[in-house]
Amino acid sequence: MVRKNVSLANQLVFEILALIDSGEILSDGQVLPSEADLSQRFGVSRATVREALAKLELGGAIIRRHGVGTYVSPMVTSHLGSVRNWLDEAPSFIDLIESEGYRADCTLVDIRIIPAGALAQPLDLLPATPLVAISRIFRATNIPAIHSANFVSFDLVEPELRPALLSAYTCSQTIYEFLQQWCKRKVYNQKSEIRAVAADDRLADLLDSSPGAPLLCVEEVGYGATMKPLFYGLNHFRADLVSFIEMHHPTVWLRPPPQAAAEKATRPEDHFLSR
Amino acid sequence: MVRKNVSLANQLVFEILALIDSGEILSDGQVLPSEADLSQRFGVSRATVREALAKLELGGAIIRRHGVGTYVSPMVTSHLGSVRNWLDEAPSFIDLIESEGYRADCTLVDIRIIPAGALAQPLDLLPATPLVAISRIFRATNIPAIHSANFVSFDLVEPELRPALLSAYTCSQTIYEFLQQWCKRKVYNQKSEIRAVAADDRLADLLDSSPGAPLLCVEEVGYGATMKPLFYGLNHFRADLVSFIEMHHPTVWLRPPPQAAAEKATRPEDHFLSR
DNA sequence: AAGTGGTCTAGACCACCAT
DNA sequence: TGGTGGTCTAGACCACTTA
Repeated sequence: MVRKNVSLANQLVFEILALIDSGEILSDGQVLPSEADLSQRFGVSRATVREALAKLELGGAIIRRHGVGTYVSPMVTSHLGSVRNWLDEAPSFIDLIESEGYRADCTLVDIRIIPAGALAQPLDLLPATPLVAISRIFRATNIPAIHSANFVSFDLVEPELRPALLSAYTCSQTIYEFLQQWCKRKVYNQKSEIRAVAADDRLADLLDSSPGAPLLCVEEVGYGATMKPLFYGLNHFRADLVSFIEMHHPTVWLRPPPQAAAEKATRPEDHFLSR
Repeated sequence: MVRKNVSLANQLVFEILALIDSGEILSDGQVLPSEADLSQRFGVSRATVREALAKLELGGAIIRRHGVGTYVSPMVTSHLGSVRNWLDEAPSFIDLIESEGYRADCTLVDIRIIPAGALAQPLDLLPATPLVAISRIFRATNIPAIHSANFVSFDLVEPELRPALLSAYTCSQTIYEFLQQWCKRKVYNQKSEIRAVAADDRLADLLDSSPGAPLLCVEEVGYGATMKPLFYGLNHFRADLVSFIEMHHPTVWLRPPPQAAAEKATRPEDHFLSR
């Protein structure tokens, strides 16, 4: 096997995926060749084969049974695009939409500088810290499917790039690409919390939906090299268009017992947060 | 290290978790000892240490940085219970609720035999096949938090156990334990789809909520040794109490373009499905 | 009994990051 | 330059399933 800056195991992952895709490997039943067989066939050690198979199993593409063999997952053949996206490190919404056969596009709703306000806490900043706030809509074949609001401390933007930010921003890049280009930072770790919420008037309008309609809400915080928060994201997905798939169990997280609702007030970030 | 039927790597996982919990290991900064250090300290090879660290990283407990070191995840110390649950193979709703400090209990709403109907498709059965249908409510300190409906082909139940099923069923066991006890089957693989839905009248009543209130809905299909479906589960979580956490990105799944809604009809499974 | 995946080792070298 | 995690190997033995 040839080495080209990507690990042998990862090359194997996509080669096996291609074999599944083409159907070549499945002639005898639905079973993949044994690990010993694969290691010989590709000229790598069995440990490397096992690492590749572990990734494919995590992605839901295959199933391994001790003492029996390795199977192709029954639901994977029709959704190889999703598996490939899972194996990607940071797929974009555009990729996700297109991998399901839709035509994808993104429009910028708003970008501006606002004070951190209530976002100071998750971002570990002071409330007066200026944030870059970006609001975008992603459409699947003209149907608005996702609203994405992202917040990054303006102080993180490279000083010489700051003047150009609001005018030169291009909305098709992911938040990871944004942080790379404008802040020279990399996201090392991310926490995503998935909730169900009811659409408010603003979100209903943006997503061409009805107020009160159920939405999937994903709240993200990305952490950088020193484990300090780099960005805060609040994404809403139209429930009739989007769902999430897990091949294993997700972590269920119970909130603390209900408390008195926080007092309502008009804050700059509400324009983006829409809760 | 002593071997007691659980792998060295898994023992290491929980020993490291205990070290994090006790704070012993974090004296110098927030960094875990190096892999070489850990392998020497516990008397195992570095490969085994790496396997344990990989699991901890997947569970969101630690963060590894190439060339730098291994850190304890910033959000993990306050939620070690959730991490331990994630590392479990099949945690029960009871465990999940209790790990967050609530008092958990389960009540049986209904158990009966119904024809498969619309569930014939996901379960790969004929519509007339009899199913065991189980409807349960899980409460967190008396607040109804989860409604769980599970469906298993009655033919899977061991013939000699069938007469006793409806009367001897105990509702506190997980669907995995149910399949083990009554069907002698093991779930090898599971697909979970996460959606947002609005509560209908029935679910609102069961969950002490309002019709139209957003709910997290998790639809599961568990597969057995031969990759045939063993059970179908439809779980609804009150959105104000439950959310899911991912330490990496979930797989986003777009539905096919909207189609005409299926015609409404009164079917036996609707009593359980409530959609 | 044969074949599969699961666990574990000891050692090597590479890539990355801080100093 | 030294230490860290990332990759990879060759080989051993164990545990499980099926025939």
